[in-house]
Amino acid sequence: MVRRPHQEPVRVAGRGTPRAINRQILLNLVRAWQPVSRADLARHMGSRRGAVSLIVNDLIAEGILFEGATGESPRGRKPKFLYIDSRKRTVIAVDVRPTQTYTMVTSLLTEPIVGVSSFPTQADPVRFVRTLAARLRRLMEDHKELGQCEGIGLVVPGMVDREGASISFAPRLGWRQFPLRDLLAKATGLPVHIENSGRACAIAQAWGVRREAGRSSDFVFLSVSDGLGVGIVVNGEVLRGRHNVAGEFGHVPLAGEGPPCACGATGCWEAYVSNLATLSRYFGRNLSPRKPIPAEIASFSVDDLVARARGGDSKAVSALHSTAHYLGLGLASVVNAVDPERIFISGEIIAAWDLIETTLRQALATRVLAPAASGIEITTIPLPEHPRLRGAAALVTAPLFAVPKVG
Amino acid sequence: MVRRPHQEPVRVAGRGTPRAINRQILLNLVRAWQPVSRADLARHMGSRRGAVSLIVNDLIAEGILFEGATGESPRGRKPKFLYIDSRKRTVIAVDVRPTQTYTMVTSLLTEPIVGVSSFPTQADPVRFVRTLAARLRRLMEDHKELGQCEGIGLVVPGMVDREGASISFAPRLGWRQFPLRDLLAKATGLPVHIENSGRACAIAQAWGVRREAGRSSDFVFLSVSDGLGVGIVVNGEVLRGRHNVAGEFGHVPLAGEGPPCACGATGCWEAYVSNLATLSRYFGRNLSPRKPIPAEIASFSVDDLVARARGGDSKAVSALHSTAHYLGLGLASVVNAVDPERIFISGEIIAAWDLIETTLRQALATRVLAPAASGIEITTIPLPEHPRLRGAAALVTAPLFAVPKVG
DNA sequence: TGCATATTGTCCGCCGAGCAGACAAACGCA
DNA sequence: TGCGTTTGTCTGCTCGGCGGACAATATGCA
Repeated sequence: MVRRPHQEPVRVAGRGTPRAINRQILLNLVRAWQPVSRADLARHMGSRRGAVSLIVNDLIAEGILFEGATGESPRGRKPKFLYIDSRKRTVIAVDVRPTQTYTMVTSLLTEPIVGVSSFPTQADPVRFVRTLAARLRRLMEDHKELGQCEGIGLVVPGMVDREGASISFAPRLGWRQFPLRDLLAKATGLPVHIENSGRACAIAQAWGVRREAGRSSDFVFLSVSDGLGVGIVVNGEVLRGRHNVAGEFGHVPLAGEGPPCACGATGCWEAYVSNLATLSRYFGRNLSPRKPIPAEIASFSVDDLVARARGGDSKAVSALHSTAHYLGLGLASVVNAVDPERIFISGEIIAAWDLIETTLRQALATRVLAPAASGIEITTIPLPEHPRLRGAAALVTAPLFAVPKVG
Repeated sequence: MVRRPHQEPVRVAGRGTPRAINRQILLNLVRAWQPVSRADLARHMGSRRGAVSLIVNDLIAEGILFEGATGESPRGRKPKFLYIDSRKRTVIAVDVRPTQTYTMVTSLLTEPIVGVSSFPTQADPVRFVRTLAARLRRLMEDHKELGQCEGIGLVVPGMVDREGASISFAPRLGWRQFPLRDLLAKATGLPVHIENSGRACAIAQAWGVRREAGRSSDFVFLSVSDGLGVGIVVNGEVLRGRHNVAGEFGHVPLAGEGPPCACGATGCWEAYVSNLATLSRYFGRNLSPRKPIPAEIASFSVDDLVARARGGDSKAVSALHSTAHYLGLGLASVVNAVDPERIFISGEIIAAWDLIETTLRQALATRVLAPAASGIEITTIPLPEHPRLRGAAALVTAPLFAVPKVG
């Protein structure tokens, strides 16, 4: 007879489980449909108005929801509208990139409150944490009126361990095995969530879908900038894998030989489609992320390249098309692997989407297996929406809305 | 105001939800730990013996569990052991392969009851269904003593649509858009579940894990035979994707050019590692699955090849090593994509596992990104366990044990 | 043999929470 | 003003887990 059979990893349903589940479902419905009345919620949930009222009034008492103005109704009593109470509850979002680090303060719904500011990313991670913590403390001092900060979400271009405690390897930052979470949490006194940037973008996209009936639960998020971030959502959950490196297609070889990559290998997808690779093709020089970049190129951005392409510079157009071609080839592997419903793409190069979409789709079609998949829906996320910073914010907010797991 | 807001895709928790959840959890625990007492179950679930007793007694009344002999206990009252009642409840498993179709009758726990029998697979799917249905009806007639049949699980080497209603494309069978499920269901009067063979193997493996604490919830199942079946489990669920073709790595190109594949393309992974490809290398001839196979080769199997390799035939050894090499290369793509905890492999070639493991792992290590992943655990499933037929049976049984989804 | 202890399975009262329906409040419209 | 409609609340009911008591059963020891 087994007296103490391991621990109990099994999560059974208790007396309060229905309430816990419905409370989170209700929160998500308010988020998706606000402003919304209790009666509407009851209809959405296929539940009784009485049951909804009890939960709603609890949430109002806790300061999570609040009752706004009474709304309009064609006839009958007017409903009292409900909203997520995102006053006094904020989130700090941090986007660490090779040269600059960006910060933003958002509401609980990842809407910007305090705009983006930035500072140079230091190469030494310990010094970086000191600088970042000092800046965040000052940010909180300067905006005391914003109230309680729920936590810090931080995204990095690299691999994060499964516990979300430390950065295991960030090639373009040169950081290895660095316990960022606990250091930053101690320095700021706030809970910290860290994640790979591509995956965070995917989380934000999966979480942030507004009032969509058939929530897109299988998609791929591609973030093209200094590097290549890929996030994959399957069955409504991000792909993580055993070591939290699943879906890291950025360093999958696109061809046997190819340009050198920051990770040390050659021919990685990232090495073909990063901003540096695109510029490298335009300037006809073999720029490597591992070597210093000439000043005249460092001051030239993909935005400038797109401007020149629109101005008729045929070399610029061809550099963009070349990148689009490789984006399509790499995407084909992803599409074949996970068969997503749609693809989201963000990055500087998206400014030239009308120029490159056809090329990208052609390359995609040559390698995709299921013929139906070549016409897959591709949605671009414009840079002003700051997808990575929204992703960082979502790291903090998404767990607050997560429905508890059972089984 | 929205009167009828779409349908209600949201599954809220009701009064009976805790019971429904705990009932399924309990069923899974009995399956994993039987024989097991009520008190043990209560400990596993972190719940009260009273609550467990109520559920158990319900299940006994429904004939799903039964009370066996009283067990032993160091001291105190002796427990009454519980079992899944798999008497009188059977499942029919069908494995359709290019040349032969295999059938088996199993218990609710996918244990064989009536051994494997087979008949030639007809090329015309309509005639095939007629033949299969007739054989299954006779099977049920001959074994009336087995009681109620819960359903038919059928696996095919090809793509099945997301609803599980029809075969969208099975290259090696030459079937397209064939509504197999409803035809077979009407012809036999039983519920029918169909699925791709690799994915079904993965489902069986995810479902069948016995009394494992940290149930392997991220793994890859590789079935190497006439073709290549791949099934991927992520977060405890099989990867399906939008069109139910996710994880079909069999037809991902391993190299630009390569041997012809049944799917029409060239250089597919499957074309490098199928049994025919292995034999093709041994005989030094370009055998294609699209052309008739010479009689002297058709009568020669991979089992024979393995026997010759063990007998010292160096050409046989080299053919096996070559296949192992390509298996490793293709597996690297899968490992990079989904970062599994472990890999399961089945197929005729597994009989030579001691000869080929090193070669396979070396090839895997050359292309895998995370260094930790190259030492990934690989488990072989011997052919006598009939992994595909167990997969087919699991298609019927797994839903009976599935914990209801909420959210 | 008699008593303490340990373990299993059952039973009873309690309470949290969803379900059903009634009802007042609020509003438009004729 | 009266009627119909919609919203939000309230009250009783039932389901089902929680906590603890209790009988049944077995062992060990005085």
